[in-house]
Amino acid sequence: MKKNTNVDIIDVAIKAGVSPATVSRSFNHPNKVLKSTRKKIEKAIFQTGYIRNRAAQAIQGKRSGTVGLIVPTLDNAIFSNLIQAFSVEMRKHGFTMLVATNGYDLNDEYKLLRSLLEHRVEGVALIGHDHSEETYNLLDIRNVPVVSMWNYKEESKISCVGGENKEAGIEIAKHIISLGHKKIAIAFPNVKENDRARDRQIGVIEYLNSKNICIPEYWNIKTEYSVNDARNCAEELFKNHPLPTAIIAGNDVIAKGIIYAAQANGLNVPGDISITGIGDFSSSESSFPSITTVRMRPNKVGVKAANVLLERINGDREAEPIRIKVSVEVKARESTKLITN
Amino acid sequence: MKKNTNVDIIDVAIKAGVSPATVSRSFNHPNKVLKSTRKKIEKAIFQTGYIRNRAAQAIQGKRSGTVGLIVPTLDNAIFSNLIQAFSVEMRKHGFTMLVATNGYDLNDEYKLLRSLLEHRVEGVALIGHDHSEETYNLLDIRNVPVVSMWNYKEESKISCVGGENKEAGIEIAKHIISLGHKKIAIAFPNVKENDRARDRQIGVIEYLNSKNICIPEYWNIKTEYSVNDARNCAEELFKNHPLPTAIIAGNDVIAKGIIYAAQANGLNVPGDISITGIGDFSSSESSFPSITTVRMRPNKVGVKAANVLLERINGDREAEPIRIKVSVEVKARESTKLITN
DNA sequence: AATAGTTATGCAAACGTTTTCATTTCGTAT
DNA sequence: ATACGAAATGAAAACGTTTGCATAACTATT
Repeated sequence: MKKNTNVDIIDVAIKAGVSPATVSRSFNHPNKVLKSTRKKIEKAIFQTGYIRNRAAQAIQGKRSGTVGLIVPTLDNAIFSNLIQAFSVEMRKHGFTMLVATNGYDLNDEYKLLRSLLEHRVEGVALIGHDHSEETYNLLDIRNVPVVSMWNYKEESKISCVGGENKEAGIEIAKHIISLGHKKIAIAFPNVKENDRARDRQIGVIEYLNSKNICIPEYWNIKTEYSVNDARNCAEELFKNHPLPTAIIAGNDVIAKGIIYAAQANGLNVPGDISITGIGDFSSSESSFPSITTVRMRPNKVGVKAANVLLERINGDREAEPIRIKVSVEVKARESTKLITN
Repeated sequence: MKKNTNVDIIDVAIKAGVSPATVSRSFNHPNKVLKSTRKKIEKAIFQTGYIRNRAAQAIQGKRSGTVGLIVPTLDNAIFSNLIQAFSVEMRKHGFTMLVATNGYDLNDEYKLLRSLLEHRVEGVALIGHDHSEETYNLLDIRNVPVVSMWNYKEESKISCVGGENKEAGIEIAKHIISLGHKKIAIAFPNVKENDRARDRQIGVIEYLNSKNICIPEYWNIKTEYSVNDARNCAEELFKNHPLPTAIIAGNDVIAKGIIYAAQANGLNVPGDISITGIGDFSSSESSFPSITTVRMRPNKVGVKAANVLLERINGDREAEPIRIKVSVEVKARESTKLITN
């Protein structure tokens, strides 16, 4: 078997009886070359086993045919869905995807971004809005087309596609109301420093208020963003105050802690009390009881983000960020139930 | 803000007061350049905001710093784990990963492989052993370092890392025996055309035989590889023959069909009958009852496959395929239980 | 049949590195 | 001090494309 690694565009050109320029054009501007010539070239490509060298193309500084994606981890069903959708959509447009995982480390993310730029990706997709100053700086200086997937943010510096935290709050509140609950507690982390948590909380409270439900102070749990602290805070509530029929937690981790607290206090979830999270972590589906939560629509977000990125790649690089809101969906699971009494 | 895309190695060289050759060497053979010179270069890189151009490096034909991965889909927890492990390990060695999904279409896989080769990946990872003739051919002709992840195959043409189907059969049989079952049926697709199914079946039968358990012909279900056919075949068994206490299915899809059949016939799973699959599809964990199955160890496989690929990339390209067996693990879930009577 | 306009192709100069070979610089043994 | 080998650096020729400009081959118009 002939081992062949080195056939180049010139070999193809000779075989086809044309110049290298024409072969190149038949790839990049097929309409600029005569159909009959194209046929000859295709035949020559087949006969020689030629495979185009994108590196040599990329060196011209125009196109590399790749986009980069930096994601915290792949070990997560939602990221997987998101990436899958994004990847398929990009490929439809002729792009191959370079993927890197940063393990939620922003410093590492910066390094990965540099590495992707070394490969001259034509655009970059990131997750969320938590990025280092260095990262934003680099994106800006090199004027890289970029899109953030996951959550919508009104004042984001870069284009973004995703769900809105306030809407997530509204939706979960709506769900709890639709199950007939009236005695409702909430559990949020410190919303001063965390705009995601704040927006969610605002959504929840505004919706409840609109249904004439108010949260007394002793049903307004303030907790750290950790299973243990949430558990302790909830135990305090169970011991010292009247029992609500539902608790809306600011995220799934807190919900988990509250469920532990409830179970430890002999309460059945959802029999005695319904508990909800927001965000849908991978463990929320398989924990017991599985946690009712609200999540983004990863497929929609992936596809739309790809299109936003393509628009930035092909269009005006100085334009204002494009921001697209994608509605969120409530995932009703075992931790909530209809109120019957 | 100065928008800067065009600083090259020459600008850096000038700023540092050295030649481009030295700058290049400081990247690729840092020990060949004086420490003090390196410092000057690093400073110049920082000041100019230089980002190395891998395309220009790749064009030399030696290194591109990328490897390719083709996977059927990312919408699958096991693939995600596998990819994550593989990716992290490759990155440790300075590689960035190009990922493409083929949606289980072998033709598409070939196209994706071509596309990856256009980007001059230094190696390629694939899933399993089902690849088109064209794919194998191309890999061979271009002499691409390649590794197949997922399952071990004695006579594979390419290097592979993964679990062994016979062992999977043995392990699930062992599990069923350990639960005390004696009246055991099996359900496999046509094993003539499918060596994976055949190996699994051999593992099951040999192990059962070694425990002095034989499968009468009416407990040896032959089914298509589909939920519906499995269901029909199982119903036939339930109606016309004595009931076993356990059924070992050749894969999770068949197991699913059998569970439906059991439920339709008023049998409780696992109360009246235990049912197992092999392979762990994404739905097997969340179906009701969740299916006991046997699966590969994706993290182990990913890491080992990365190392095999690195060995091929850095080592002898004419060497025989490297084949590594990774043990499989039984995932005990709700569809099986200890026999009590 | 001559001319202008269009379309298809070829020529050759980039693109930004890496690497071989040659040269210079340095340290060390005499 | 001198000579020698080793280490560090530089000069220049690749690597395989793409593309602006020039030319050649057609088409359509008169």
